[in-house]
Amino acid sequence: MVEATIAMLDESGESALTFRALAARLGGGVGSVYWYVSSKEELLDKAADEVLGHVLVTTDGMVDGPDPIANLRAISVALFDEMLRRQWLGSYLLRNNGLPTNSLRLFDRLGRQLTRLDLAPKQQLEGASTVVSYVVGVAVDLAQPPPQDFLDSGLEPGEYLAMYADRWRSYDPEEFPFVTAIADVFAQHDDAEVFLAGLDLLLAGIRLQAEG
Amino acid sequence: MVEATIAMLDESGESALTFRALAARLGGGVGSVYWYVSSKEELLDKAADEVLGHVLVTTDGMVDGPDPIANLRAISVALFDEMLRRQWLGSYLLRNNGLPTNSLRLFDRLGRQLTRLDLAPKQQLEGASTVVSYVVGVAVDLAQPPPQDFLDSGLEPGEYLAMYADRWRSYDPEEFPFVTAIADVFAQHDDAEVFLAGLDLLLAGIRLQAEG
DNA sequence: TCGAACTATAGAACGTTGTTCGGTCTCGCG
DNA sequence: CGCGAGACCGAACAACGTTCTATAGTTCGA
Repeated sequence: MVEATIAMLDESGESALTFRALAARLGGGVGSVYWYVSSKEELLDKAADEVLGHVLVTTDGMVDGPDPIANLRAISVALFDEMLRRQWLGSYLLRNNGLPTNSLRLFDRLGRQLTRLDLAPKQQLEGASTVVSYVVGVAVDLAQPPPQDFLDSGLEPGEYLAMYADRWRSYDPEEFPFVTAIADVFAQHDDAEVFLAGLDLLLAGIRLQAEG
Repeated sequence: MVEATIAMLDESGESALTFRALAARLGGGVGSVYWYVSSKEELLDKAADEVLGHVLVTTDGMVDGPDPIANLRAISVALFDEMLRRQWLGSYLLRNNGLPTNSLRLFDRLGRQLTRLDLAPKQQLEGASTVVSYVVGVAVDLAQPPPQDFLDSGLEPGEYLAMYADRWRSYDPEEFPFVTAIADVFAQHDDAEVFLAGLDLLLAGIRLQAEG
């Protein structure tokens, strides 16, 4: 059942996961689903935990590299990639609590790298929290459904981005000096690349703190 | 009407804003609301734009300080504070598009500070995007409704945090070395403080990039 | 072998939500 | 006075999560 849940979420997004649709897919009735889970929240719990288990497996070999920050980066990227693949994960992780599930296991794995640096415990907590917040925040942002006018336009993503950049460029430079100035690089930007750049900024800050 | 919408959102959260409740508050019928807005999305658009207008006003004097990064920090904090005050703002900003609204104005104001540093345009875009993602990401995270067992427990926030930390401490140190190790500082952490620490890490990375 | 207890399932029904639709009221102007 | 457009209203609709009741299959001790 968790399997079918994940499949539906992957295929059609979070909004497509209804108890009725899930029951239909499983060839059963709505009530039957409630025999196994007590609410939709619990269903998402199980689905998310399952998926985070995959991340734990793929990041298993990333913890012993010589540079803790490089490891931290690799694990973060793996989590980020999984969240892009499963666009529904982010919104779940946001409302996540912190029970001894795979989510906490992953947090521990990230934070453990920071213990290998010359950082006070408080700085370790702040660093780990910040990295997670950033990764999840960006992933949730990118997981937003594409705007309606993109779907209507029928354009390729690249074309749409160019059109979007044109709009930015057309604004009043007095009112939007920054937006108009970076419209060109915006037209060619890649979301994943921007994420990596930001992550590296953050990690540079942490490294600086550890070395200072 | 936008006024009433914001008031309801502030008072009782996003879930309490229903067309029926809004109509009742305004002393009208459900259908009347649809005369002024065409969907709930548009209602949130207007409410968010209004609130972001306030942020623009309060950050108006933060753009001319000598240190661009300090300005960037001040503006970010102002946005963050407003998002904590209006817990519904974050989830909206996530699905935000980027029309020439106050949201884009604020983005421009943040990015403009980066143009004063020795950064390539691409780096400016990445820096501004990253800061915004981080601020919004953390704010959305903190705006999550408190877990059910906290409400049930009837504990003070501080007591609940301590209980939570105890739970972390009680986990197996072999399996959760990081979580168990930082349980103590976790018990005394302050979310807003952690946010500021992370923001400073990020800004340190940007400053390093500008000076390198 | 029987029947009660329990597991598992199914789908009707409830309450709430955003949204639509047809109707009603109220002006201001010819 | 008449009447058309603007403003407004609430019943009705579809979809959702959830609860409820009914029912088939299974287990198990007397």
